[in-house]
Amino acid sequence: MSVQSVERALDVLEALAEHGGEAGLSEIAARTGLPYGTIHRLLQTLLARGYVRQESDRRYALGGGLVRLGGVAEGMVAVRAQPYLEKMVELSGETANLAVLEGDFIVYVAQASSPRRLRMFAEVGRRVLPHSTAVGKVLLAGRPPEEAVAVFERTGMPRRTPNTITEIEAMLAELAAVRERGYAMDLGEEELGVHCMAVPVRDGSRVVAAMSVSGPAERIDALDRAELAEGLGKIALDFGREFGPHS
Amino acid sequence: MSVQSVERALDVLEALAEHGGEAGLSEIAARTGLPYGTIHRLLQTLLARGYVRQESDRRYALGGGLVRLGGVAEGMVAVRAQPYLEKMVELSGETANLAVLEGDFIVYVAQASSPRRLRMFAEVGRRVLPHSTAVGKVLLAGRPPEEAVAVFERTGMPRRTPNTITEIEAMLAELAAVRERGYAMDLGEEELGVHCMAVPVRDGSRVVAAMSVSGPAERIDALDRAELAEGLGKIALDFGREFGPHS
DNA sequence: ATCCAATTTCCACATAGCGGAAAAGAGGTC
DNA sequence: GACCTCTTTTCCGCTATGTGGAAATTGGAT
Repeated sequence: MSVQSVERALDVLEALAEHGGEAGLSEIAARTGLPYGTIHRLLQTLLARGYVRQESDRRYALGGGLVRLGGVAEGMVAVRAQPYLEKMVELSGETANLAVLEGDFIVYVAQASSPRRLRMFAEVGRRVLPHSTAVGKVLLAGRPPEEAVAVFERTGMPRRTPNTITEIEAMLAELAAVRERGYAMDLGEEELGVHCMAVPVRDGSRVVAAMSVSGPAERIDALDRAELAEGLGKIALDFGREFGPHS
Repeated sequence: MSVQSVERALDVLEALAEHGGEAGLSEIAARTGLPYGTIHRLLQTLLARGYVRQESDRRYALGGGLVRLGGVAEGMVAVRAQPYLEKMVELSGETANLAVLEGDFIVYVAQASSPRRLRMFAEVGRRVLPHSTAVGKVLLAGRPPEEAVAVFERTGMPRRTPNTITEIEAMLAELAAVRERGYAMDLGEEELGVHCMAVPVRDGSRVVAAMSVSGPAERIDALDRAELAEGLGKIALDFGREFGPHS
């Protein structure tokens, strides 16, 4: 039914990714539970094809080949997301975005625009830090806290507006709250006057992307938050099902 | 030495990517030369893990899993590139960038800034169309012409400045010239007054990324073009060797 | 309704991949 | 600088695993 060695190669790549893109053979072994010989053989194969790199200290890291495949795949995903984003626009009247975590940045991958006169400017391709956006909070809430901390330590949490959360402690509490209630808000934390609600896109239980609607503070605040969250959550859930291990 | 089924799974993914991210079983068979049964089994495995998606018309497409891996890998690559970009800055005195092709867009992945007062603004994460940039020309010159044409047909070739090349014919000639001489120029085609030289980063013979230096027209034009191209080419070559099937 | 091309399933066979264990190599320590 | 330890790499006989030709099925056209 399924090819064992391919599955294991994927396990290895995922283990590497979860380790921050770089790990030694034994760290991979610990994570995957596979025998050393097997992992080594798989890594040699991936190495020869440029999907993995070996550092001078013999550790392994994800390689350039994945960047190409990832790029093409991203285009695919953006196209698929369009109808769902449009549903969100219909539901909320505001501009909807799809974003993913790329390294330590949030990247906006696709967008559907609000029909209103005053609306968000197109930001597909824009790359922002996670701490000041709703999509960023959703994406990091979906990862183990220590990983989120690592991201914030690397990026810092620069103050973008008076509302920006700049303390790690406060942010961890915020992420816990997001996990709890299933959506995140950005109340002018990236840009004053711009509010935003984001919900997770899941592949199975893992959070792989985030979708959001954003617009002028007054309009967003006027919406029933719980109702909107439920509506958006449902759309994101459907979109998520298009991916993952689908029936 | 190398795991056959993993290699073949990679062949399948690459075939899919080269087909624009979407293809039927038989198209993949034609490209890879593998028997139908084998391809189907590999695809099922990738499908179950979310690295490939199946459309309603039973065609296969690259899936969301690759976006995540690609994102992490991109971070890795950016870090690795830094010293090489700095060498380029040292050589030219101008800001250096690393860019890759992502779908139909050029994405700037990493940058080292010129020490000069007048210099290019940071553009990591920026996404631009290929036809009006030196990096874009280098990346598309590295692909078969029909693929380049497909990209231009999808994106159009909007005029950014009076210097922008907007005709397919002219662009194909330009790409041929780039292939010939090994570097590309942008003479104010994206932004008036900004000139730029780009060279390919190769993994083996395949062009996987592009590196460039850019700055004010007068300063760039004052440099010895052949000499600069040789210097940049050498640095990009070294960087390329850090990837690919390395010794 | 019928055909044709494409995809999916099946199964006996052979071999490609497995994994335990031994060898080689890198660092660290005294 | 030699010794020890931890990690990575290589080796090899066994068999579970993946192979691929060919038959069955699907579904889109005519």
